[in-house]
Amino acid sequence: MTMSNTGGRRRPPTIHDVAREAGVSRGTVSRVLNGGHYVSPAAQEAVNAAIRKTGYVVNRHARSLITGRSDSVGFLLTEPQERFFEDPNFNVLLRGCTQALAAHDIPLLLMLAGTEDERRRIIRYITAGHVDGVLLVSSHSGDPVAEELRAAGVPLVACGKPIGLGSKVSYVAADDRDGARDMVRHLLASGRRRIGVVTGPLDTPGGVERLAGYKEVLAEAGIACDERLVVSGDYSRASGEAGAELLLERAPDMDAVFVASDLMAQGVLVALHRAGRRVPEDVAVGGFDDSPAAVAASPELTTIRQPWDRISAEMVRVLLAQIGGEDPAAVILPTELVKRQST
Amino acid sequence: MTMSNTGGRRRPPTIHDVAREAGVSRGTVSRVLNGGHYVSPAAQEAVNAAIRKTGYVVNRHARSLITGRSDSVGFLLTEPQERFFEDPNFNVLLRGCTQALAAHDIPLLLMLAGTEDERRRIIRYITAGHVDGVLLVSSHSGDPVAEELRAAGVPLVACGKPIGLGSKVSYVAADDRDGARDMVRHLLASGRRRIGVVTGPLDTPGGVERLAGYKEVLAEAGIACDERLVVSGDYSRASGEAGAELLLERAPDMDAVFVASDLMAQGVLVALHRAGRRVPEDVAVGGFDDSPAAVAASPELTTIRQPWDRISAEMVRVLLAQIGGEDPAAVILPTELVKRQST
DNA sequence: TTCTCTACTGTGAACGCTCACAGAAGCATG
DNA sequence: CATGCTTCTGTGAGCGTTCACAGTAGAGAA
Repeated sequence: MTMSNTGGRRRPPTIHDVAREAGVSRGTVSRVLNGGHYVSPAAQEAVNAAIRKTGYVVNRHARSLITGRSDSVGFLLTEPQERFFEDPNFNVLLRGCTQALAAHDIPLLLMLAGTEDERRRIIRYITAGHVDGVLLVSSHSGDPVAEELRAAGVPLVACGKPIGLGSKVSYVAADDRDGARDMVRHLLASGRRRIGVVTGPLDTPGGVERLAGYKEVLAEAGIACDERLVVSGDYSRASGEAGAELLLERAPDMDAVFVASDLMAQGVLVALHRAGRRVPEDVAVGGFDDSPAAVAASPELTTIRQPWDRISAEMVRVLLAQIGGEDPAAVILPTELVKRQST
Repeated sequence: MTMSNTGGRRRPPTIHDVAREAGVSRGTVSRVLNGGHYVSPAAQEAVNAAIRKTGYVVNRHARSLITGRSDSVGFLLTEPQERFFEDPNFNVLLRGCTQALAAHDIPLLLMLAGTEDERRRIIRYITAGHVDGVLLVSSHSGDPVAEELRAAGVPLVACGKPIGLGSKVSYVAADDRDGARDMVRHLLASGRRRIGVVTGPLDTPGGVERLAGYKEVLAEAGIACDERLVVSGDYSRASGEAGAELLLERAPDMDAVFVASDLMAQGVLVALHRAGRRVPEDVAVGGFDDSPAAVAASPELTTIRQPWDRISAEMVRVLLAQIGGEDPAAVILPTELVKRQST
């Protein structure tokens, strides 16, 4: 392990230096660097030894200049970032993507498009080819960014189904509808019949799908959907609290609530407590996400776990496939019911 | 605004295309791109028009190849990432840095060095010159990464003072000691005399400094430091709970606790509640961080706000200055006491 | 005039890499 | 023996930019 670059910033070794050291040509070194096809075992080994000896690291700029690839991908966050950065799921997602990419030696560029200006700048940056593909995270759909990038032919994978783009753009999502079904079935199984719901924003796939699952199971069970039992929130704790108050007012006989996020469920617990209802004795509460909020709540929340680790891994897999030339794909991953104290 | 690149992935325009369009040479276009010195107003304008017309965006790889700069910086996270990603402060930091860099049109590369392997790979990546500088976030000090990067001559700014590296490496930190002083003075001012402390890990600057501030103020007030009133935690909620139990056992007459993080303070509240102590009547509790946990707690926590938005902005400023050739610098930013219900 | 200085412009040569191509072996097939 | 095929290797060209240098033109001074 002789790092010949001892002290004093010297010019880093190039492919020439390695070639000379190994007694071969640039071409052979390049071939070793790119998979080692059509290289004799002897040359292969000589080159590897020379790389170790010189401490050579490929200059990605030079490589990118000729290949046209950048060997990096963007992680793009659109719309109000506060929400994302407070969302524990988002953190798992970001970490998971970074690690999955690191396994392929691909750096992740974090991009925040909060304002319209930033949005334009970033679109420009991306379409100029500075990244090979984009992992897109935007809660609200109808996001113009997805469409712009798709139109520009940039490989793209969204987290959650982007409403309105059909199958033109890849996405990876948890099976929100099925998760909602599981939860509502679970509530029915424990004998509840007056089940309320606090939905997420209805312009998000999660909001729509989870409500759909709720309605399906009620229909399946032959229970008419009572619109007084349906209120909408915005995933915030406060909106959960307000939602529960509204539900209690409109349907005091409610014996369970399915809440579309754990954070909102925390708010629901507060409102129920204030109204003197015991959880789960009087009213059962089911959350969604299995976030830290679920175990921080008292009683601890029964909730639906979304497979965020798998989601990030799949997003990266699908994106790399697409960069490699494959067609867009949609991946739906199963959720899991986590039973705790609130039901 | 005629984007001539309508439909079908065509070769993006180069500096040549712009030059031809503007009727000038490559050199002139390049000069316009890099500040516009020694360019006639007429040429300046012709080039700008040509850039707009062609939709030209500079190829950063080609530029980097010759300048040796990469015009990007790394945001490096070492050690267990779970902690960081759950830490709301960290999120603010990451967001702030990304935005501050975006203002300079510099992308941020997120790098996670969890395992030893990752650490080596990332060091290699960085020292190969793939980023111009590094924003380092590592809680525990004695982190070998900082020293390695410093030795390799990589511009570096740490978040929080890296113990053991003296003034060799730049850092930006909140004035932990002064924040602790403020809090303890505040507790004294409300008449408390038996003030306990739950410190952070004592191999972190935050842990050490906040304890030092506590001791200073007690000494200043002529109160002997009672070692039974000092326990250490690891910034987790559980360790706060355990810490408070230990304090109550060793010093039942304690009338206040200064806790080195809000999360630990939440644990302290739980333990005090269980022991039947009222907050703040029997025991006052002061936290640190002003994280969301502070307002989520009941009673809401009096705490010390760290200026995370300024910290990120300063980290970026110092790093860019250092990349520009300036010497390392240390920046200490003031904290602020936020009074709520727990004191 | 002649010279110098400043403001501006164009050109060749890199930067470090990959790609296409040409060629040299080695071996089997006609 | 020629011909083909496969495996391996070296070489020139070029990716899109900046940089250093060599100019050119015009203004002012000697």
